[in-house]
Amino acid sequence: MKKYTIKDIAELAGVSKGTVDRVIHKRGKVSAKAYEKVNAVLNEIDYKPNLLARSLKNTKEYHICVVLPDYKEDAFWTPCFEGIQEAINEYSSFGIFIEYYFFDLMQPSSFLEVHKKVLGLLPNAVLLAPLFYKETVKVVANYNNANILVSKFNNQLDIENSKNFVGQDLFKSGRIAASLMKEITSKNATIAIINIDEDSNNAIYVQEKEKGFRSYFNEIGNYTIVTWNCKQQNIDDTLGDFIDNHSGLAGIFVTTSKVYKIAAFIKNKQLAHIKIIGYDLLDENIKYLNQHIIHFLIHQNPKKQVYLGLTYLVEHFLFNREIPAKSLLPIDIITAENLDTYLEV
Amino acid sequence: MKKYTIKDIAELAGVSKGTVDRVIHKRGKVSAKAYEKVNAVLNEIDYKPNLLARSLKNTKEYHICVVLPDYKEDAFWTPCFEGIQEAINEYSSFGIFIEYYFFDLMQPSSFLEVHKKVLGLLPNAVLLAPLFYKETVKVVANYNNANILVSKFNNQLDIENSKNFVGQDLFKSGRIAASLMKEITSKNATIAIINIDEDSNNAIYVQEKEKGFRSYFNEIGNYTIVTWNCKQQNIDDTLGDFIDNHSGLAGIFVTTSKVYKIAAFIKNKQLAHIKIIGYDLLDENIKYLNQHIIHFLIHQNPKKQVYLGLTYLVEHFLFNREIPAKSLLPIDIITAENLDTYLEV
DNA sequence: TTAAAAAATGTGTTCGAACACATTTACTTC
DNA sequence: GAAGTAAATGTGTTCGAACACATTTTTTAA
Repeated sequence: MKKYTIKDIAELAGVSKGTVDRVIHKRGKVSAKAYEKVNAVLNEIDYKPNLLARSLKNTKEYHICVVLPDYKEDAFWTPCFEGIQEAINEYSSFGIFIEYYFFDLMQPSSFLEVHKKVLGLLPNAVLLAPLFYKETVKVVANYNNANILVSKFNNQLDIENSKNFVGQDLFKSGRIAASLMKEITSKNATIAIINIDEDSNNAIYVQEKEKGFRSYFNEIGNYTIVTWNCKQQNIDDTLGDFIDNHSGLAGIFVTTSKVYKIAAFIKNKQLAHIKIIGYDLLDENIKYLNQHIIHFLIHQNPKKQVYLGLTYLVEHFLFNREIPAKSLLPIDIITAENLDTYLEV
Repeated sequence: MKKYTIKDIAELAGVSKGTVDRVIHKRGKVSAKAYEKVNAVLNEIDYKPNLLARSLKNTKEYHICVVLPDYKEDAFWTPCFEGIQEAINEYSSFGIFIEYYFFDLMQPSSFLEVHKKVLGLLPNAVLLAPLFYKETVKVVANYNNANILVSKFNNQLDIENSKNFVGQDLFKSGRIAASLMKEITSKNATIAIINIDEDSNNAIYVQEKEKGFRSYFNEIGNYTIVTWNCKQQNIDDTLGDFIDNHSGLAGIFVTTSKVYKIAAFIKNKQLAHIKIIGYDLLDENIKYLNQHIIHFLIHQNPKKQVYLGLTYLVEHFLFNREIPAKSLLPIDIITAENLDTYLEV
C-alpha cells in the first residue's frame, strides 16, 4: 500500500513532474503521447495527493467570523460560544483565524449593524444564526456580492442562493416532543404549547416546532392542544390563570430552552402532575430534569452545530472539501438518567 | 492575528532559525543570552507551529489494524465496518494505511490467531474489540512488548497498562433501559432480562448492562426482575414456556442487538402488551420499532466508536495529539419518532 | 532551408518545521 | 598567546504539491 508521489508517477511514466502536474490538474500544454503515458500510470495506481503538502503550499490566512446572539442575554447561546472557542484552539495551528461577534437577539437593527461591521472586515467566510428573516436575506445578499462564503446554523431559512445549514429539523423535533408527551400523559388529555418571549421577529423556528407538535396529535386525534404565548416576566402573574382556565391540563410543551421558567412555577405551586417537556441542557433545566419536574429535554446540540459548521468551512479551505448543503443533527432525547452521558467530563 | 513562523521569531530575536528551533524543542546547546532573547519573543507572541508543515516533514507511512468480529456473523458489527471504510477514505490522503481483520466471535482461538497475524505485521497501532478477557490480556501484553499502540472499543475491560477506550458506560446503559422500562410499564410489574447467545466467554459486557438494569429497579423496589439466558435457535421453542411461567410479565429488556428475535416472537404470538427494549439500529430492529413492537432502542453508535477510535490514533500520529484514556459516548434513546434523525441520508 | 512562433517539457523555488551538518565563537590548558 | 577542545550558532536539505520560469522540441511561414 505504497503512497505514490508526483515524483514517483513522473518516473514511472518517464516524464517530468511538471508534466504529471499538468495532466493531473488538466492545465493543458501536454502532448497526446505524454498524456497517455501519465494516464496509464494513474489508472494503474491509486494516487491520492498528500493533503498536508498541498495545503502547506497553498498556505494562506483564512478568516472566519461567527455572528450570534450574546450568550449573556440568553444562556442558550453559551454552548455555541464554547464551540467557537474549541474551534479556535483546534484550527489556529492550521492558519485559520476565527472571530466572533454578538448581536442583541431582541433587536434586528443590531443584527444588521454587526453584519455591516463584519462585511467591512472581508473575511473568507461567515457563520451566522439567521434569527431574523428579512434581515438575513439582506446580509446574505451582501456577503454573496462580496464573494464571502456564508454558512448558517440553529434555524433553517428558505433563502435563495443560500445553502450550507447545520442544525436540526425543527418540525420533526416538535413531533418527537409530541410522541414523548403522548407516552407520559393519559389518553385524550389537554396539552399546552407555551412560547416564551417569542415575538414575530424570530418566531419562525418556534412555529416549526409547534407545527410538528400539533401534526403528531392531529394524526392521533382527540387530544386538545392549546397554544399560549407569554412574556418571561409575566409568567408568575398569568400562568396560574391559564392553567385554571384549562382544567385537566396534563402536559406542557415549551418550545425553547426557557422551559425552566415554567418548571419553576409548576414546582412552586405543587402542580407536579403536569408533565413538562422542553429544550436544551441549561443548568436550570438540568436541575428540574433531575427533580423530575421536567420529564424530557430535547437536545439541540448547539455546541456541536457551531463546531461542525466551522469544521466544514475549515476543511473546505484547507482540503477543498465540499460543504454539505444541509447537515441535520440527530435529535437527542434526554432524561434524568442519560443526561450526564451528554455532558462534558 | 498574524501567524508567526520560526523564521519570523528568529528575525525578531536576532538569532538564526536553528537556535529558535533548539529553544522551542529544548534541545540544549543554546547560550543563556540567546535563550533569553528567543524566550522574550516567544512570551510576547503566541506561537503555534504550523501542524501541516510539521506533519509533512515527519511524513511516514502509519499503519493501523482494526480487529473485530466478522459482520457476516452478526449484523451488529456492520456499522463498525462502515466506520472503518470511512476512516480509510478520510485518512489515506494523509499517509495513513488502515486495514481490518475479522475473527470468529464464538471462538476465542480465532481471536488469538488473528492477533498473532496482526502482530507479525508490526503495525503502528491496533484498534480492537476486546470480547474475550483472558485472550485480550494476552494480546495486549504482546503488543505492548512490540511497542505497538493499542486502543479498544465496544466494551471496557479492566486491564493493566491498557488505556485508550472508546465506547459507552454499559452499567449506565442498563440503568437507562430500566428507567425507560419503568416509564412504560405499570407499577410493581414483572420484568424479564433476556440474554441471547451470550456464553461466559464474552458475557462480561452483557453482565454490566444487567447489573445497571437491576440497580435501577432495586432502588425503586417492589418490581420483580428475572433473568433468562437463551440460545437464538431455541427461542421459538422455549420463550413461550418462559412467558407462561411468569404470568403478568409486563416488559422484556434484551441486552443485545438481537432483540428483533424476541420481537418476532412477541408479534407472532400477539403478545403486544409486553413492552420491549433492546439495543442498536439493525434493520430488523428498526422494523419492529416502527411497528411499536419494540418500544425503545438504545443506540450504541458502533460506527462512531470505531471512527472516533481511529481518529484519535490518526491525530496522535499526525499531530501528536493525546489519546483520551477513556472516551464515553452519549447513550442515545431511540424511538420510532426520532429514529430517522440518527440514520444516514 | 531557416528563422520565428508556438507548443511541450523540464527545472527550480516556495510553503514551515525539523534536523543533519558546517562554521564560528568561547573556553581550557600548557 | 597558541593550540586544541567544547560549546554555540548558522546554513542547507528534506517532506510533497503547486506553479513560475527556463529550456527544448515541434510546427509554421517565408
